[in-house]
Amino acid sequence: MFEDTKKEIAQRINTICRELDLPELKVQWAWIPFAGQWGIATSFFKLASEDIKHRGTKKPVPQYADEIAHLVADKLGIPDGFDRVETINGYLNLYFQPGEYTRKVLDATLTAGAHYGAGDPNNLRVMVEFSQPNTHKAFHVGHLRTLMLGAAVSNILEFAGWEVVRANYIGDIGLHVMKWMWNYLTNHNGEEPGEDRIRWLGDIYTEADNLFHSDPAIENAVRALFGRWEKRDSELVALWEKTRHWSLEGFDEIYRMMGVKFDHVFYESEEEQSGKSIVEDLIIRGIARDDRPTGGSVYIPLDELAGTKEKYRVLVILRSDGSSLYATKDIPLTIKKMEQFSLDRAVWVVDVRQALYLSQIFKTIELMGYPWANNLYHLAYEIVNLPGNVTISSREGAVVLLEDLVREATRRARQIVDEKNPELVPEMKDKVASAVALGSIKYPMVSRESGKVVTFDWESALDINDQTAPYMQYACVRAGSILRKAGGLPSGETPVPVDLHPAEITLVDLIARLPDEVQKAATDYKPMTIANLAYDLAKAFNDFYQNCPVLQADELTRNFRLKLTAASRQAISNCLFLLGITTPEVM
RNA sequence: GCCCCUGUAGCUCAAUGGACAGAGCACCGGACUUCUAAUCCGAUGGUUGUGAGUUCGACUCUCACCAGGGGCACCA
Repeated sequence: MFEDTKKEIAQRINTICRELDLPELKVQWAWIPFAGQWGIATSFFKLASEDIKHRGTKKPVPQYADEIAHLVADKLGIPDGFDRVETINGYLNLYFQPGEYTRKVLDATLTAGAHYGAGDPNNLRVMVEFSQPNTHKAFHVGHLRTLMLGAAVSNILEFAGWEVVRANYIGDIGLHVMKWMWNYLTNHNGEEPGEDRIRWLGDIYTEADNLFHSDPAIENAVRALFGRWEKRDSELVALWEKTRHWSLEGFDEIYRMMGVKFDHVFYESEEEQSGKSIVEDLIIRGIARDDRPTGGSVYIPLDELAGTKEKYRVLVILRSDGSSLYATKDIPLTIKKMEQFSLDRAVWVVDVRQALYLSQIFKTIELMGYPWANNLYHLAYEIVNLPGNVTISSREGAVVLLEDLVREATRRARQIVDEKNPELVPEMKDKVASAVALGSIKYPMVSRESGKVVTFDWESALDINDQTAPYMQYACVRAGSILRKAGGLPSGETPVPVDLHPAEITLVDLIARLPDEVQKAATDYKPMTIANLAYDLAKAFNDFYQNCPVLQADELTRNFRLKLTAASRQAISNCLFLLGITTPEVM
């Protein structure tokens, strides 16, 4: 908000600098950090420091910066829409006219509604690839972070103005699938999944993996099965199709439960063929080395080609027996994504342990000469551990299934709803419990720096107090309750009272920040920015709720506060929406 | 050995290179005859891992070191 104003004043400041024979200043606007004040600020330290160097004078920078600030302020006067201008410690602070500023912020919010904070379309298309589960395995809390982070980043980019393609890449083939199918044929033949299909599939996998490592004969049997697969043994392919389908149905249920949708789904099994032909191409072009004649693999000596040392290492793109690897498929898939979808950018929301691997893929793309190689970005996140730094592993079976977590969280949330709001009808109670449970599960995934490990424990996952999604949902519910009782918003112009409560001032300030924060979150791929704002808004609203009666206030105050209440709820729920969290009507 | 990430209050975490480093939990003390107390208010709590450097200014950037985690040719 106020981009035009900022730009205009920045230009005027530059004109003034030129008149004063000072260097050009690249004006960086910041919000005035003092509580209870609205305005924009910039400092003159950089300018002062440059000019001192340029003139060779000896003067303390802070003092000179302050002098310049004064000179500029004198010439600038008080621009339209501002109340006063002050200079202090090298800063130039411009304070908005409270009434006009408040009206502008509230009108912008209420007019745009669910769209408030959104940026203009930038005519650029980005694909966000996330989730990437393997079929025939459990879907556990470790998979939650990429899911919620990817969903949130997608929402934010879209809101910021990008055209977003949400993509999933499902690992429906590979050694893990062969292990599973071997175990099924050997120990579970003919069995069908019951209600709990993901658990059932996961259990068979864990068992298969244990057997695989316990006996070389079993390992050989699994490899033999892989051989049959490579020859497209029709019986095996039929089993694969059937069991794969079970997994995919289970995933669909989970995505529906979590409220996540994809625009496009890639399957690993569909990328094998193009992968093998690109390997041949890379060999011919001298990028890949073919050691198969001497019993080796096909690989790309990345460090050698890039002129680096122990940085990109070596990327194997085809096994010595000619079978494909993850990289075999990822290279053509990347090209397909960028070209078929006409992408301007592609983002991989993938666990940090694959950082080297993805940098190898990106480097390979660059070496292949694709001009868009710089537009590939790995959004790396740290994993979700169990207490005591225990890594969640579907091989070892030390997992907490996502379904179990959601079920338990919903059960507990339902208990609290019963206690807090016993008169609600049961369906409504279920609805509230679901929104609260999902919110409290999702929020920790998007509210911290992606580079930090999340430790999962039941207690904190199901804790719904304070800095959590329910806190913010509750603020929305309280706001909704006031608006319901008021029977709607006042129509037409609403004058802004002269004396505003500090809580009101803070609220308006925070609401006004949403558009900027959306852009920042999109640029940095950081949903945390929005999570922080949502929390600050909810906190400010609860403060307002406590201190500023709405319904009982005199008419002028009441009308203004009703609008402020509506705008607050809108801003919070827009933030929550971006994070993939829904807002219930009651709690 | 090489590379990456993390290190901020007792714990979990914030802080576009800028004005006094902020929240929550925990602990202590308060507030429901009021628009929903899933809330609010108050108090306590810091040599931002260590040492240098860059800068007018460093939690933020650079380098070294310490501690923890991760990665490094036929897994995904």
